[in-house]
Amino acid sequence: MDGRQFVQDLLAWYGQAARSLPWRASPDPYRVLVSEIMLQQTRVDTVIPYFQRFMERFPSIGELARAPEQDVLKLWEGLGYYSRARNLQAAAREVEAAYGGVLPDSAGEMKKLPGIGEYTAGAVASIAYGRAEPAVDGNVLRVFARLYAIAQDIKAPATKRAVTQIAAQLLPDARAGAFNQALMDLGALVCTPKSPRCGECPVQAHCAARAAGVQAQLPMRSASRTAREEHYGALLLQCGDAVCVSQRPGRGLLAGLWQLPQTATEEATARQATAELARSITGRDVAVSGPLGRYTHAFSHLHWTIDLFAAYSDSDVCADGSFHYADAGQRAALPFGRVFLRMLADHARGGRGGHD
DNA sequence: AATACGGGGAG
DNA sequence: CTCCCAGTATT
Repeated sequence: MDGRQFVQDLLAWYGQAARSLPWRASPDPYRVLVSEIMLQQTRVDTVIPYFQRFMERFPSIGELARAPEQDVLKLWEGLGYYSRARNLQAAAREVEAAYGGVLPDSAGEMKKLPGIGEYTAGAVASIAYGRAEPAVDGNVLRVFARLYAIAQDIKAPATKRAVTQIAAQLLPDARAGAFNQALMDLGALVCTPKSPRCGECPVQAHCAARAAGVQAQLPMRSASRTAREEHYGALLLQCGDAVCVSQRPGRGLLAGLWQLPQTATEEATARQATAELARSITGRDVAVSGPLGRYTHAFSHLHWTIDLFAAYSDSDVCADGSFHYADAGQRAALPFGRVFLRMLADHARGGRGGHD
C-alpha cells in the first residue's frame, strides 16, 4: 500500500465526512478524556446524553475530583462498566494531587492513571494534545484487518500489537488526532462490522480485502463463550412508602450500586428462599406474595433470571445493617443497575422517584 | 492468554 | 436469538 496516498485519501474524506460530536466542539483535554472513558465498549449514540449531563454536573476535573462517589455513579447509572466511573474519578483526584489539576500531556504519563489504558492514552494524547500516538480501538482493528487482509483472531492481543505497529507507521505526526478519529469514523460509518459499504469507501483502492473480495469474511473472530445462567429470588419489601434496598459490594459486578434484596436460588425454590431472605432482614416471619414478575437481564458473561416477590413490614428496622429502607426521594439519589430500575418502575410507588 | 466487567442497538 | 461496540484490570 502507498501509505502517503492512503493518509491523504483518508484525511480528505474525514474533512468532509467527520461526525459532529459534542466532545469535538472544543479540544479541552478533560472533555476528551471523559468522552473516551465513556466510549469504551459503548456506542456513540448511547454516550451522547450521558456526556452532556456529566459535563454539566462536573464541568472540570476539580469538580469531579471533589464530588461524592455516589454522585458520579448516579450519573453513570445505566451506562455500564461502572469501574470506569470510579477509575475516572480516582484519576481526577490523582491529577489534582500530583499534576496540579492538569491532565498530563503524554500518553505514557496518562497510562499511569487508573482506567486509562493503551487505547485511551493514545486517543487523548493525539486528540487533545496533538501528540503523535496511535489509538487502536475496535473500529481501527477492523479497518486494518480488512485493509491488510489480516486473517488472525481480532480479539488476540498479538493482532492488536500488529495493528498498532501498522497504525504507528502510517501515523502523520502533524495530524495524529485527525488520523485516529478518521479511522474510527471510517469504521463506524463505512467499514462497518456487517455489510461494509466498500463502494463508498474513500480508501477502497488501498484495501487488500476489497481487492480479494473477502471483506465480508474479515475480521476473523474466535467464538465467544456462552453466558452462565443464574437464578435469583428478589424482594420488594415495603414499609409505608419506603422500599428495602441494599448496596452491592465495592468490588465485582455492579460494584457499589444499589439493588433490591435478592438471593441466589433455584427456580423451584425461589419463593421459599425469598421468604427466608425477608425473615433475615426483618427478624420475623413475613408473608411473601407473588411472584410479581420475572425479570431477565443479560450481561456479556452471564444471564440473570430473577423472580420478584412482594412483602410488607410494619417496622423499618433491619436486622442487618447492609439493608436500608429508602423512600422515593432517597432512591432517586442512589445508583441502581438497570434490572432493578425496571423492578422499581414497575412495582414501587413512585418508582425510584427519578426522572425517567 | 483468558476472564471479568453492562447495556443496548442492529441484523 | 447473536454479535459487538472509541477497552481496562486482573489473574
